[in-house]
Amino acid sequence: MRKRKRIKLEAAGWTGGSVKDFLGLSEADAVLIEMKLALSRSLRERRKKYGLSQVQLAERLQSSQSRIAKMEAGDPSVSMDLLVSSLLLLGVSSTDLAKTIRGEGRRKSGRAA
Amino acid sequence: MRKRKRIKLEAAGWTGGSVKDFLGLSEADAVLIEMKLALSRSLRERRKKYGLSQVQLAERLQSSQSRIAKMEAGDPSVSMDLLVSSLLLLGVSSTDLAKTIRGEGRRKSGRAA
DNA sequence: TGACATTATGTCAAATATGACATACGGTGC
DNA sequence: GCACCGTATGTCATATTTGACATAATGTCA
Repeated sequence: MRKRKRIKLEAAGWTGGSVKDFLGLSEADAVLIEMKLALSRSLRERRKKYGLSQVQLAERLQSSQSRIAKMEAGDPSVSMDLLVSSLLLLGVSSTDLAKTIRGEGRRKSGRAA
Repeated sequence: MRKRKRIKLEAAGWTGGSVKDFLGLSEADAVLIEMKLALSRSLRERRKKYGLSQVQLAERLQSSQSRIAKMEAGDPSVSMDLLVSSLLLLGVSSTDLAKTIRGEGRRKSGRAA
């Protein structure tokens, strides 16, 4: 995207703080990155919920273990399209996807999607 | 994506019917496409709301008029990343994005985001 | 009708994403 | 220790996406 801020996002486990406002990230970039990270977490949760290994999930999605790992790690080389379609193939509803993307407001119990 | 169904989506103006179930689309592919179309519509609405031409919007997003046109037309060559980041740059909140993506349930008044 | 603005469509080089592969890292059981 | 499983990381050829450009189509206003 635009300037393509290729930040090494081992940001995987952000507590509650936002990614923006300590790097020269525009608000839009920051929000997009946070959305992707939320999707990443969601993917890992789903996979574990189903008791699948990355290899097994890769087969199911016709992808590769390394790509699954990168998806879950929030690697900048993974597109939102890939994250979303993977989650959809895992049976996540668009409603739950929306909750994940919405970010911020964690509802009742547990993380969405 | 996967098989990459490169359907010419002049689907731009879908009434209420879903894109799936008349082509050999998997449920996941169908949902993804519908999400993208919803984002497309949202982009056009936002642009018009601000009284911008495609050229003006292109400048604002550092893109080109043709790409804006393709985005709004639901052209298969545009990624979800591009749609989402464009909307974010237009000031759409992730909450509204979520509403757009959620699809189906049109809330109170007017289309979301 | 003729300008003129706006939007659509096609193409292309450069940028980016993807799956596959190798290989390294971390844990567990023996 | 070794062997095994799961995950991480790096690289690469191929595929897709992107901005830019040309050009066509559509509107609008005299």
